[in-house]
Amino acid sequence: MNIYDIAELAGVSIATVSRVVNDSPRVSEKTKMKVRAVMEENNYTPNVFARGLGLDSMQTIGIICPDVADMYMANAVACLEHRLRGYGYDCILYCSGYQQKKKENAVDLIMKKRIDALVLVGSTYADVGTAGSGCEYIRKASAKIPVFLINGEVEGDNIYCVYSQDEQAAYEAVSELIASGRQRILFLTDSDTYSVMKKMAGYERALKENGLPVLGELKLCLKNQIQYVRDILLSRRTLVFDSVLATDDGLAVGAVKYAHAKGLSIPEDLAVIGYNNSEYAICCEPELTSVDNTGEKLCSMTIDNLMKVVKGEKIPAKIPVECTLVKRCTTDF
Amino acid sequence: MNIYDIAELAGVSIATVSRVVNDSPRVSEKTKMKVRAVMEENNYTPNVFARGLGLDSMQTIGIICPDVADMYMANAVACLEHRLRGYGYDCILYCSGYQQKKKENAVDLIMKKRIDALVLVGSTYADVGTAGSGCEYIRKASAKIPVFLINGEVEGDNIYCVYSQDEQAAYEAVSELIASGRQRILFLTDSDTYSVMKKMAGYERALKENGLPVLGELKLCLKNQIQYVRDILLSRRTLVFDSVLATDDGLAVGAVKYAHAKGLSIPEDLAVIGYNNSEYAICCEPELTSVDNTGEKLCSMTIDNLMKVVKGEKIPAKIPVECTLVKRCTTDF
DNA sequence: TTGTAGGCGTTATCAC
DNA sequence: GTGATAACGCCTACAA
Repeated sequence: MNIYDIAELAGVSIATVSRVVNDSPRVSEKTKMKVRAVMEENNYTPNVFARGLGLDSMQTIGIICPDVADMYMANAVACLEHRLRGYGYDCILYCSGYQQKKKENAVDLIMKKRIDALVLVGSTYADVGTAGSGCEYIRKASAKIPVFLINGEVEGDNIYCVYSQDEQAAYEAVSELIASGRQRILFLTDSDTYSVMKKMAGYERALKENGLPVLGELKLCLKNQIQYVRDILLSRRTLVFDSVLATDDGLAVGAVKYAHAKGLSIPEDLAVIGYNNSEYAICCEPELTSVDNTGEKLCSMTIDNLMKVVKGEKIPAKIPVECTLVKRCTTDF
Repeated sequence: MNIYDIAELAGVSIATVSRVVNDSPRVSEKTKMKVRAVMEENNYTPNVFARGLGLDSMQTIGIICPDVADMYMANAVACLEHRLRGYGYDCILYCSGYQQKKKENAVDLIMKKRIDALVLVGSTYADVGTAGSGCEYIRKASAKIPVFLINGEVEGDNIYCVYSQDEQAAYEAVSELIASGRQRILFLTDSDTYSVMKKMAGYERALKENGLPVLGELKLCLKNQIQYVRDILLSRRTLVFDSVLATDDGLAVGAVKYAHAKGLSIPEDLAVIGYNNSEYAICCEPELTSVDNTGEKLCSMTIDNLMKVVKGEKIPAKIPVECTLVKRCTTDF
């Protein structure tokens, strides 16, 4: 059932049917009704491929993230998808993994689908951080369509970034730890992405401003797996620390488990701060104090901006968003 | 840059270019090389809309789930997406929510994109369970393209279901509880979907076979939110139970938190079994015994079958998959 | 092995 | 207000 069939059944031309489909004002109410009736009857749906061919758009946005199974990304994708629907857009999802080659491949492949814009979720898509991160593939994509980074930062025309102020958030978290008497604060992470660099910078700034030394032994980069973190901490018998700032809630839970295993009480003997304010934080016993990087806000802002750009409006290329520290039971301030 | 441009630059006809693009054997190696060189030089990419129009396919699969922010679905979507990529397919994601109207709308909208097949994730897409669940919208979709349900079950032509054997899994879990001396087993759930019905049936069968009564007071349906579950259980002061079978790990964690709050020791005073073997299970303290419903297996089987159907092969309409009980620290068997 | 021409189902630009 | 008709870019018989 195509536009010709409808036209014939309704006794009009395909041009008129097309106008009705697109709700053009240049059609009389009478014929509009008539055509609509025929369309209903035959439950006609315009062919999106043909329409795409003509308009060079299928109202589709590409979303790439390293891994949707990750809770943070899953939340982000859920939020993005929901908001895009609100604007009548569909989304194509691509999980790229974290390797440079795979990320490039992902962008390459998704671009072939002639999406209207591209959203990249996560700080793995950033100019700095991980060693040797070329972001040319992102700039290349931005030559064709607008690219939006969530929690990433890449310089370039037609590239727009919304990111949380991780430096400041880490600074404030560590400052509170110090103010409550902590001296040896373990910085626990699982990668060296852009956002981790920012968190570390905030951590160091707080130490320095309070006259505390920045010690290499108090920075640990581990695989993000609860038992693994616990076991590694248990095995580092000479490592002394009275508190932890983790760059992810999963790592923080590992630290909490370590405390349990070692018989330390929380927060008295060990204070722990996580990051992302995920469901881990509430699942954890005791419940985890965690930095909320307002993922939903980042996502909804991004989509709102995306729609503006698609409509030709101008928006700022970089928008930092504040984090908030959600205090629960693993800290005593 | 379209097929005509390439043809002209390479000094051949568009038909030849098309053949090269599709790697047809009916082209000489020489011209193949020549055309490929020109394509590379101009980094030509065939227009997927035009191709879609001709072939009536854009190699795209639709995935609908109620909510990707849910860990179980996020894992499923990650797995589906990954496997689809392996076959060269893209996927469009739609989060439908749990309401009937929204689910119908989701299927309607995604069908307009002329996807090659539809995958529905979650037992909310099932014929039975939730009251008044009409599944006509699913059968309607299956008239046009094959539909694949993961953990759902709907009768109909061109509908294929892969689901975990929840009745059996619940039966076995409860049997083990009983064998280890538990008498009052709380069935904790958050909905009345098809999979919950199956789990409850297994729970009841185990009770009956062991001569224990099926008590309404020992079936609780609560909002799936850890603190909420804990608080409700704390408030039910007259409710006596020595163990819990939860239909989701989140609920189980709530039960564990309840035990902590009440000073009960786990598993001595209270044994707890969760469901899905999610990250909650490992995050929980003590770590949660949980039924693993092998989500990844369901997903990869589904996609493998999907590809077979797309290629015209026959596959069974219903495939049950066994669950396994992962024993950890909240049970003493 | 290669080229020609028609079709896929729209949208848009003209006339009327 | 409505109707022809030419794009849009590709695939694929059918011819050569």
